[in-house]
Amino acid sequence: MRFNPLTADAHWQKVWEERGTFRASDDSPRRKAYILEMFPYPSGRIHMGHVRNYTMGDVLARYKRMKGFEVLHPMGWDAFGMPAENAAMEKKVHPGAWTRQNIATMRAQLKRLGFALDWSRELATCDPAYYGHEQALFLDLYEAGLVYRKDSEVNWDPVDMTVLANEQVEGGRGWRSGALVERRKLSQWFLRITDFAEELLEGLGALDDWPDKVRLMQENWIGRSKGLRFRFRMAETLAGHDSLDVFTTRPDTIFGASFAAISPDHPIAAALAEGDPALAAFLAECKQGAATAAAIETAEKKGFGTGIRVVHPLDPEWTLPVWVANFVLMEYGTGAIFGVPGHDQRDFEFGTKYGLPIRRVVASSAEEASRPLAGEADSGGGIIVNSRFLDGLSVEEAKTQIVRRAEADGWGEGTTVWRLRDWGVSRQRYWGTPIPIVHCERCGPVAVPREDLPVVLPEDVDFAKPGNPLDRHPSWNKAACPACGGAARRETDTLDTFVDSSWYFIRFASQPADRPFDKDAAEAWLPVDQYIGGVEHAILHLLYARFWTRALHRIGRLDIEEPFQGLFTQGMVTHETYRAPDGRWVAPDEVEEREGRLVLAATGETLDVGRPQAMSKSKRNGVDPEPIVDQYGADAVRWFMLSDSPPERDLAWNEDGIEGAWRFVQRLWRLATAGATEQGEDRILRRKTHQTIAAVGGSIEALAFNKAVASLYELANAVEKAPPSADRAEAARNMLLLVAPMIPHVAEEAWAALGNEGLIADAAWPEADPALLVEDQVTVAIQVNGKLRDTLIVPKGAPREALEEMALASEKIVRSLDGKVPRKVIVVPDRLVNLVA
RNA sequence: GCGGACGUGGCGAAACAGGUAGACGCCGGAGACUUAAAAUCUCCUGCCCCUCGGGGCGUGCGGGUUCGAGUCCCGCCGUCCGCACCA
Repeated sequence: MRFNPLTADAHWQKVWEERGTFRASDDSPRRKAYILEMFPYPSGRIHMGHVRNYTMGDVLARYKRMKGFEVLHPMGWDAFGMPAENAAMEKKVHPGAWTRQNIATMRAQLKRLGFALDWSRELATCDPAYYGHEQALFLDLYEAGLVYRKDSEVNWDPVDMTVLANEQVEGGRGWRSGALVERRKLSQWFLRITDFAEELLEGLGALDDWPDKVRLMQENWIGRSKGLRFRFRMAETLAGHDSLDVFTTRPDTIFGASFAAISPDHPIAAALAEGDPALAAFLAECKQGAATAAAIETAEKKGFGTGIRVVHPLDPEWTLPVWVANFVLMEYGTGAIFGVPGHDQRDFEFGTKYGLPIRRVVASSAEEASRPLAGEADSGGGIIVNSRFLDGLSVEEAKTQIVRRAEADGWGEGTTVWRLRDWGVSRQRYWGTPIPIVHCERCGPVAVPREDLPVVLPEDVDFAKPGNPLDRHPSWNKAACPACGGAARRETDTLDTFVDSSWYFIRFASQPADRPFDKDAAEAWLPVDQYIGGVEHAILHLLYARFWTRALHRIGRLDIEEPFQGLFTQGMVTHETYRAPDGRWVAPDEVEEREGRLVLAATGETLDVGRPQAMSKSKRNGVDPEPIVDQYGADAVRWFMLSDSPPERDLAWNEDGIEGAWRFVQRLWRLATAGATEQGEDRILRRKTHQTIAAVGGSIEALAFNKAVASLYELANAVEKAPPSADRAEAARNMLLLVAPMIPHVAEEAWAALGNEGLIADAAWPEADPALLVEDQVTVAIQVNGKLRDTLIVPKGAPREALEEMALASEKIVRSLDGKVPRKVIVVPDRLVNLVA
């Protein structure tokens, strides 16, 4: 009899749901485990990446339950965002209706896969019952001074009349409208993440269960630089400025300075431009074009000599010219630098172009000291030369000396600057959490009173015109000032959707109706023990969530500093790509094999097969999981997702693989349900069983699912070969328990068929007998001069002398030695004997 | 440019602490069962040579350490990822 997933899947899913098997209890006495996968954006249908992600989390959640943990494994929807608005514009559906429809579809698809989720805690960020609490938390941070408003430059699409993220600007044009993007100043809300730069950086050190790669990426993103901040005195006072602040990480090269440069956005540049049309034109030129990576890479270094000069801090007779340079960023450091062309490649290019002196002040040897620099800057280490009192010091010593001198003389101080910027959270969008602020002409920005939360999005909005519908809504954007009662304007910007995902894991742990979460209840579950998701969130989401948690900690709302104890970033699901002769992409379901070649089924054209790449709409290489699940059942799909590829690496989807997984599910069913009541002993199989119990448990805990799968195949092969015995029946029974977290439907079905009471989901994970984990016989390799010549099967723990003796007695070894007498014998007990002749 | 990861059969991979390289799966081959097919089962399957007992080569390339290197060290080559004028 075959295992029929069509009936079994539905049956067991219903049983689990009716019994509330996977509902997490807040007041269970058992040890708690919080397993979480990154919640999905409800884009329409689940894709293979979701299936892989949620299967991994599910294995862990089910395994932990069997190990006796009270497991929280929830699911929800990251439901705000632009695609819903794009759908509204294109398909004339309301973003809310579109989103809720997608959620319904995807929820059903997830349930079809039999994930052990606590659906009673499901949430959607677009629900006022969620975002209302988010507004309250935003106001908590606002009152604590962690939220502020400032003018900032944004990418503005003049056709769609909206702000674009950097990722939405392609070649200087808006991705939807194709219009040239402008840089525009808008007043926006910011969260003070830079206040937390130090602790976010230091905190990484304790996250041992995070991938090094992600920690490093965050470290680079936060970007700490230690250096000297100092003031140049200006040779003459200008528009109220009598000094120029600069920052450098190379104060040791201070005697190599040949110019100072300021950002085009620097206030001094603006002041100078008022009386200088040529400079004003230069500044305008710099403002053009969005700050895309590609544009920056190719951008030429350009400068404008202002004619003003600053005095070198260590020599009042020495003055340097001040330039405005397009490569100096106002947002980093002080927006001004001093240029050392000899030891900084960027300054070298600038200095060469504008004929500024290039001085050597660092050399790797005494004779190099007098050699001029040519071709490129020398940014390496060495000893300081041509630098008066610094001569002969190492770079590090010189840095310390100059900082000390600057602080003693009062013209500068050692300081740290960060690459990290404050988090701008204003979005000129409808489908997001309304920012709970009212702007009053008399009182300024005023927080919406708590009793008036949530500030609910209006349903009657119009997407026929570009721009933010909240802005032009006839009534919603008008409000009475909470402070003075006068007429005021409601804030029409909404929050960045990354705010929504910065605390959803807290809300999963505790969801009272009247506040965002209960402190004690949330702390009982948090931090998340294992978080699983794509590496594409390595920086933004994971950094924002860390920040938000620390902010709540700082204001006393939550005694948790790091939200995610363990992090795992899984690889993508990929598929081969197919291209027709005319270059268009062909989807996998249009491909057929004929005479050993892949052709387009409809036309017979031979296809060009490309290497597996991430499934994407543009390359048409996606495979929809739903028909696959309908054909093979949830377990085969789950098993395939766990097999072969290590979870952190990409997994290439292919038809043969799912066929193989299907075969295993059927084979397991046969092995487990046949011959359950045999008599007799099989000590070798019993040993194998216990070794597998240990191996599979260890592999699951290490998230090495591919190794767990391999161990189970070995056991299945051993069971298949073994003659009937009580140990064989016991092996089959244990095999079911071991596969239960991975392929739970067939495990339940077989468990019930064997007459067991209760669910296998509720069964205890088997215990491996330590005595059975060690072999009593071992295979010892016999080498001659390091080359394998024979193997011996000997009792474990055989003495060295005996091994040597047996090795020398071997016929093959005698032949290999060819009469030579070993001059050295290396014996590694239980492993090998190496005869050196 | 800066930072990082990874290179093992036809393919996905394994090898825990330097000790039998290729477990396990996929593809492929041979056979059994069957009127036949599907399904299932058994065996083979790194490359080359071979007198069929075996021999040689082999973990990107070149060196080194060691009785012994996929694993450690030095130098290359290649692929992928992140950041990108960060002073």
